[in-house]
Amino acid sequence: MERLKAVEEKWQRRWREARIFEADPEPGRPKFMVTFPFPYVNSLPHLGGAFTILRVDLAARFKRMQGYNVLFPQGWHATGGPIVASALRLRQGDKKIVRILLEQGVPREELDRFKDPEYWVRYFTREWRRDLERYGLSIDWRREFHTTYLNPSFSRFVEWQYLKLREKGLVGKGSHPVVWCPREQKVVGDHDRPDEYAGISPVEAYIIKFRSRDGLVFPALTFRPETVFGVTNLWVHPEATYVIAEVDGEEWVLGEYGAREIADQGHRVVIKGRIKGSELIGKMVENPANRMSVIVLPASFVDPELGTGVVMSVPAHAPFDYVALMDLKRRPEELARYGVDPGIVERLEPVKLISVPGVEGLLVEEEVRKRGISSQEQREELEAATREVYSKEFYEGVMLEVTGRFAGMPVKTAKELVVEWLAEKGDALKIYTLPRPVYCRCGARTHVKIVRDQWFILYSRRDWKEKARKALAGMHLYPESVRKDFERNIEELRDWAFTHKGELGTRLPWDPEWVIESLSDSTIYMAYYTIAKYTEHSEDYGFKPENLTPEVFDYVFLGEGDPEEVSRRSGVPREVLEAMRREFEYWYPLDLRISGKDLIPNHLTFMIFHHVAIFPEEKWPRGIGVNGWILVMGEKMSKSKGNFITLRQALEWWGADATRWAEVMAGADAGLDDANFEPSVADSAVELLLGWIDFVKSNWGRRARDEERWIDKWFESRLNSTIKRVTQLMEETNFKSALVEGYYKLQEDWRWYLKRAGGEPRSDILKRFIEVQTLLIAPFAPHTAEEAWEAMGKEGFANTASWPEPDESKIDEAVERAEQVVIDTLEDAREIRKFVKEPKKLIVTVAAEWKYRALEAVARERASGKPLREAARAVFSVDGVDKKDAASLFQAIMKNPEVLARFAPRSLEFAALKDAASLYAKELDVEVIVEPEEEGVSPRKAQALPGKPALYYE
RNA sequence: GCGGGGGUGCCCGAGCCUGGCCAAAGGGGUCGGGCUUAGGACCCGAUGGCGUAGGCCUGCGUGGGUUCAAAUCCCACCCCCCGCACCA
Repeated sequence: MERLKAVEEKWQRRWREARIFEADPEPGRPKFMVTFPFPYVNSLPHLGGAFTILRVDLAARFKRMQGYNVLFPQGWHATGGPIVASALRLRQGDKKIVRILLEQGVPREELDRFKDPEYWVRYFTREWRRDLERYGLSIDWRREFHTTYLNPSFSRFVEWQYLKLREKGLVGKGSHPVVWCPREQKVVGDHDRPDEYAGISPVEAYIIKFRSRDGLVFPALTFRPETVFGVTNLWVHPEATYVIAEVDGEEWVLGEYGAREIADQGHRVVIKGRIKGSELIGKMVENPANRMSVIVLPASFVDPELGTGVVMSVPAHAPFDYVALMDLKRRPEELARYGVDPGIVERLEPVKLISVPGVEGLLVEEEVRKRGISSQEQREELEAATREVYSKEFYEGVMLEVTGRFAGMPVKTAKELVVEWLAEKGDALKIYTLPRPVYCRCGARTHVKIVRDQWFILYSRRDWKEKARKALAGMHLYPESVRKDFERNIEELRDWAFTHKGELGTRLPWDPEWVIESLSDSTIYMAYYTIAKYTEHSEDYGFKPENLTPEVFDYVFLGEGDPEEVSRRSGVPREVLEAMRREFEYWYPLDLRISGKDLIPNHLTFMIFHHVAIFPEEKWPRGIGVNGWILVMGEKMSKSKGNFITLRQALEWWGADATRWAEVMAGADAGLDDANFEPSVADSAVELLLGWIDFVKSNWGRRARDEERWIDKWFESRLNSTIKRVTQLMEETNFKSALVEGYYKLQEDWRWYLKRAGGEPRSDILKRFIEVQTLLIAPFAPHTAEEAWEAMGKEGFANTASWPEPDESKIDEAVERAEQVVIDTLEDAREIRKFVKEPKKLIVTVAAEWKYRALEAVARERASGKPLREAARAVFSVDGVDKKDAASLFQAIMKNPEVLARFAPRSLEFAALKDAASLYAKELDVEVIVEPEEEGVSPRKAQALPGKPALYYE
């Protein structure tokens, strides 16, 4: 292990010294630009990110060996909330953050500095770079940068992009619901909440106003306005305190929470007083849908801190209501306590207003019975029943007579119309609320607020989508099967709220109280890599970040304006302007972006949109590759499961090459499947890599055998066809398959070759094998490959050597098939041997010449698409064969149709088997005779088929 | 709910698009053998069941179907994972 690490350090140093990964424009030389989405730098890299970026490196190294001028740059993302949130939590003394930082290897005395978000950015960009370098990535580090106002040059670039979008009319203003913390006065994203509240977002709901005779409004919150026709009563919590508030000029009674929420959604709310729930019980209110008078009753399931705290009761269609009503009926004494005549409740019966095919009575009743629910305290069961009833009735239900004008409509349609109708009369309104309580990290209860004046990117514009589709159509996708996902994403992408407050990022140039949100500042930054060499080191080039005016970018990226003029006005030297323009022109478009599958619906789709908005068609991205996530030992990485591995740990345990190797073997093909990293694979990779270096050292230049043997042809064919297959797989970014073919299968072939050649390879083949094998693994285990390359006494680096070219003239499918017959026949011979006691001799009979002719005829028929039975009839029309022989061959083909794909020309099979006779003798410990059927002595010779010689032990 | 990915032998994992070379590659594990003072590493063999001649039976989530032939194609169902936005 230490030996491997020393090798890695040595070659990383030499690469650095030789600057082989620093790429500059070379007019006339084909280029290849490949990128990895910059990671968010709030923690150290782990195996997950390492996995995807490794695929980028593999593509880069492969293309470099193919002779391309390859640019692989890397930047860092700091935009957004998590870093700010963590720094804040640290300031508040949050133990968890302290623990996380210590786990990441932050020295205790340095902890205080992380109270400043800026320090997080500086610290983790440095640590990421350190890890990635040790990982052996072929990055041009001169183009490194990070985002946010902490990097004014990049901020200038982002501003330019948004000014452009605004010029083109692609941004606009609107309102948007967010989860809001009233104490901290800010939006509460997932990272601002304790974990158990992650992922809960605002949902649409409706308030239906039930009015009492004295004009008090009871705002019942519901997700199913269409059931208003079946309301038997309202529910309030008897113990809760409600507020009386003036809402948009009416007097409402509702929970305090609901009052806050409504106030934040554009309604004027003035709290006038408070009232206990119990005091509301017994009041009569009017159902706005049918003018019926209904009573307010107590229910313990009502949460006054959810929605409005007032619930309309539809026992026929809502399990909670049904069960609460039953509860009440059983306890008349409870009602008496509130001065309600139990007789009234006794008379309340569910009103059925929706019918579902296949359900006679009440679906609710069925569900409640099925789940054995008897009390409203069984929340969990009731919630499950509710989900079931809601979805069944929503998708299959039809409105009944009692719903008047809505009768006969599917529930799906009626829902909208009922709301519309009630809203017009002023009896209903739409609001947003949270389906479950959500607390902010600060401990405050959050609610939904509608943010006004929010800025949107107008992705819904048809003309924009059209261009995005066009760009997609011109792109290579790896794998191609994700194309339909992208098409759908482009189609369904809605306008995107792209600004925030109080987070890291770049300010919106024309409305600086807003900061551009993280996904939105990361859309075309790949273009920035092409010039980052200059802009990130502006002092070396005689300008300052503030010189990067929109005009400068217009010139560099769009070729607009006269360089002399732009230089004079901006203060950026003319030669620098022109150099940046040349870089961009040379490197762009982006050839390949490789990412995890999670970025398909957002970042990658945004990238397409923004490129087509800003750049001319010839600069639109050319390719996207995606891969799944990495699992460790079959499970998602997580600290609690104990299978969380940081890149740093992996490098410590296995070094770079073995870690890379194991990650590739985990499943680094293109696609959406997740890969499974097994530490044991990394363990054995260490040995395997050292083994290859040793093999090269002891075999390079070794003089073995010079004369030609049959098996040499086979191995040369295999070697060259392997190169061909691996090259194809590398092109498709199917790296695991490439490694399996290019290493494991090739090694297997080599072992067979040695066995067949009696341990003596032909000298020139040995040499070529060592070269090819080293080059084929060079992208995967670059350090190991260099070490081997050096051991061969080669000049330069393996990693800049030419990718091996297959010698087509040496690829001979027939030879490969013939040798396969040798391999399969040995298997068969072993199998049969088990059943023969003390055999002395094995007779291998190669089928008669006419059988080959017959099979060729059948194979031709099959190739033209005939079904097997018909094709096999071709045996009857072969010259000079009698009917009986033909018939038995026909039978044999029908029984073993696989021989059709297996047989080789007879002379080759014969030669191969003859050559293998000595091996067979050794392996089976018998004397071996290979004979042609025509002159055969074997009693079983008639069984011989092309591709399947007859075997007989005696 | 909508959309996507998946369910293969003790474990991991190829194959599935383009049906037969599939009892199903390759690892790992286990068992046996070689090497070795021993262990490790390495090499060879075995690893669904039955079978004294290459065969038969069972088998790739479940149940059907198409076909001379299905892990592969079609239909239905069950289960797991992921995305559905303001979040990197």
